[in-house]
Amino acid sequence: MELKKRYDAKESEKKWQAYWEKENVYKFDPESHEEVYSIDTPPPTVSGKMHLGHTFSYSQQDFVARFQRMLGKTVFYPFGVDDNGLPTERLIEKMKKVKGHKMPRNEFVKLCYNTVEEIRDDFVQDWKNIGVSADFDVFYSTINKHSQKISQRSFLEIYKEKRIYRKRAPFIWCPDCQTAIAQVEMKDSERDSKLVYMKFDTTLNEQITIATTRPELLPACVAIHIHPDDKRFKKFIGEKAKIPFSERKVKITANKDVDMEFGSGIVYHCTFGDMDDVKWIEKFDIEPIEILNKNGTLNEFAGRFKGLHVKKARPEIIKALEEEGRIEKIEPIKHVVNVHERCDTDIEILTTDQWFIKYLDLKQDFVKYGRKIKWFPVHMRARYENWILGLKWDWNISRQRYFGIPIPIWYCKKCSEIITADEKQLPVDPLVDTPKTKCKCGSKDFIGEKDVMDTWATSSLTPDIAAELFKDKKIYKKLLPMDLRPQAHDIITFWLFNTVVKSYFHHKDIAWKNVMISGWALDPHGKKMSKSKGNVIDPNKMIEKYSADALRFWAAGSRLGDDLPFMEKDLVTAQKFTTKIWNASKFAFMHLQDFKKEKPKKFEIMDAWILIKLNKLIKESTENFMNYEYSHTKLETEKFFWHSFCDNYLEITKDRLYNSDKRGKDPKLSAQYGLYTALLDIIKLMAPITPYITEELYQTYFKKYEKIKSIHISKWPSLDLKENKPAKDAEKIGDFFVYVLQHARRAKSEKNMSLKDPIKNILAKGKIKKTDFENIKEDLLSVTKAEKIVFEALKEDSKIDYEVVVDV
RNA sequence: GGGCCCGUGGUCUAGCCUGGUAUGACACCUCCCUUACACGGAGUAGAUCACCAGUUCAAAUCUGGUCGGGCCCACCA
Repeated sequence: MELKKRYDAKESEKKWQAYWEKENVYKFDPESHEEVYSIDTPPPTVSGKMHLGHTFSYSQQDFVARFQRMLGKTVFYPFGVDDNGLPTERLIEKMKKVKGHKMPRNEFVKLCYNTVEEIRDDFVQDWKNIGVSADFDVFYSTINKHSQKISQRSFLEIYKEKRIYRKRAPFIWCPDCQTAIAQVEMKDSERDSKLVYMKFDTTLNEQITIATTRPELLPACVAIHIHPDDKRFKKFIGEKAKIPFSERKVKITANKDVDMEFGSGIVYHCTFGDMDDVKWIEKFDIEPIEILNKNGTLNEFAGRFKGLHVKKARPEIIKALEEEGRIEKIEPIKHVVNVHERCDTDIEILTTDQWFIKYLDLKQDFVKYGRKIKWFPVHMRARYENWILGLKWDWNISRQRYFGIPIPIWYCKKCSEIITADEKQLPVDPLVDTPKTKCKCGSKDFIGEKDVMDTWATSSLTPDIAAELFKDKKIYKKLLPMDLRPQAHDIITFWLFNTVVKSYFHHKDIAWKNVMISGWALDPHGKKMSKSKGNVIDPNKMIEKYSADALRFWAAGSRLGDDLPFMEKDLVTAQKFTTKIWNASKFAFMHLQDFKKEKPKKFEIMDAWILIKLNKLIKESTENFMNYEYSHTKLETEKFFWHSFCDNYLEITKDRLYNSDKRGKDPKLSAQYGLYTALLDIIKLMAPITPYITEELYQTYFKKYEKIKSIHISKWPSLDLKENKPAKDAEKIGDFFVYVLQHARRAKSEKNMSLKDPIKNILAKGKIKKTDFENIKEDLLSVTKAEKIVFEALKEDSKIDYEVVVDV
């Protein structure tokens, strides 16, 4: 029952983590009759180790989960890992030093499966270490059979609604990963480049100059565009231009999309340099030239440049143009290009067969759904809507990769008919399995679809994947729509939006009632953390050096949605907090050894005072937590604990606790009651933030009275002050007390005296009754060490509330 | 170019919705080893709340604008 001199976080955190697991403290009970609070936990991408951004946002969501649990709700808090698709392939390739496309497909896929299994436990352990209170037995992986089945079923359902189509079309392509990617998977990257001014011959016997950053696409030039209002070049419209190094001539057309200010003011239209080129193909009904191979090399349309990678072809073509005297000038420029966010490779546009979900016509519905969800913080919804309104392409869900969930489709060898898998045979691998029926044409020969689905096509189903771990429909219904989707703001456009889309198709309902969006952990200068900048902080090292509680305490320091710079000194502050609460508890437990949780007949004023302040804190904290404002709870509880409770209240009660022979049993009991209640409630308020030390303190002393096996399933504090009957005006009287105490301390400090030194006299004036003063006089004398206190009551209409003169 | 967020003592931050000159931490300075804690305590100093204008008796707080920083999206062929 006694606490050790110092708190040992390392030992304690290990101990309670094991205890929670053994005692099933966070186990989801599907049979419970309590209200359910279901959480759509983000499955972290399996990528080796947890990073500080994870620590930050998972801590924040865990605050909420723990709070809801303490409200008495049955919390559904599953845990999954996202180990599906391209990011996993990249990880395995790096770990095992292999290349997916250089191995037999099934061997690579097997290697991925095995490796993912192998590293999973270690990976998940990081989340356990920071105290995430998920039920780790309610577990899924986005590549396991369960997820495959649901993901393929989703594909088939949407296919049946005629919202999935296959089309050969120009689309965003990553030549390094050799797969199509989605609009959302691109990011910007600034590159040094050259703006090359090339001279073309025309049918007007006059040359025109075209500026481009992509001269290597010259052989795929299909038209020249000039703004119809451009006086300089208007005369060329309707004429033709000759493509250098070939006999081909292309039309010069009028196009209002042309920016007359840029470059030479004339655009050469290649297939395909960017998405405008795709648009113009349709607009002007032009036949494209597909010049690129899937690996980014030029094909036979490039003539003498055939076989060169675009990067190599660029200088070669410039050189050749120079030799023909066709270069007017070359300007070095910086410009922004789209790259694949997974590998930083410049994207290309290639014409390939792809599967799409048709949803552009549903934009308004998605906006509507977004408005049915409660957003915390509310401004994050604007990002969601902004993204939807900017969408230009249907959702490309096929990837030309290996380790992913197969598209459950076959093609008839004879008549090319598309055969879908039967729901009963899911999950299915069309490269191994065959359809259950024969084709309409009678053929039994099929070719399985090689493409796999985009990872987001599966991770957008996490509410279903998690809920369907329970086969019972009744339970399933209790869980959906979920109460909460917690996540960081960077994937609003990916994961959040895609989940809304899937929920729209499958449930015609929102996926969750609330979303909470976390910010990012930044470096001390407010910059993003990234490996290339070398400013990455390893959370495990910080846990080792401080504690998981300290990291969580830090994570509770920013408002939901705000980014937070990481400064190690904040962990020092956090550690100070744990030390302080440890020491305060040491004091409290010492004086509570003979306490029987009895209420005193009458509360001393200062005990009533702390309870009233505590009650205000609890009310405020509960309200804030309801609105996901955990940072307020943390801030206010910390202040209350440190200043009201430790600096003042503990000092004030000492005389009654230590000297009960002199002061009497009841005044001591009153102090004990205040001490017990305030400390227990403080650790309960902090339990969601710092689960380990609060559990240690609870288990050491409070458990034997409270009878609940863990603080984390104990009831969130609520104080009934009426029942406790504090004296009228106790708050006002107590505030006066503290004011006098402050003055006494100040006077001593100014005279360089020790706080234990006695002082001669205090003259205290205040707007309280003489009889009330008599009730606090003894406490006040003992805590100030004053020999005498003279009190004068101030009139109610007096301009000042208090006045104190200290005579040392 | 479009959308959103932010701008408070040296640093980080509370307060802003629901107007009455400001919270706490770190750092600094002075003092105090007092029976929970020196991994502590007491105290001093330090902010015209980015700028301008408006509303108001009164603005960090509301309205409009300016400047600066950040994020997301679009985009230069």
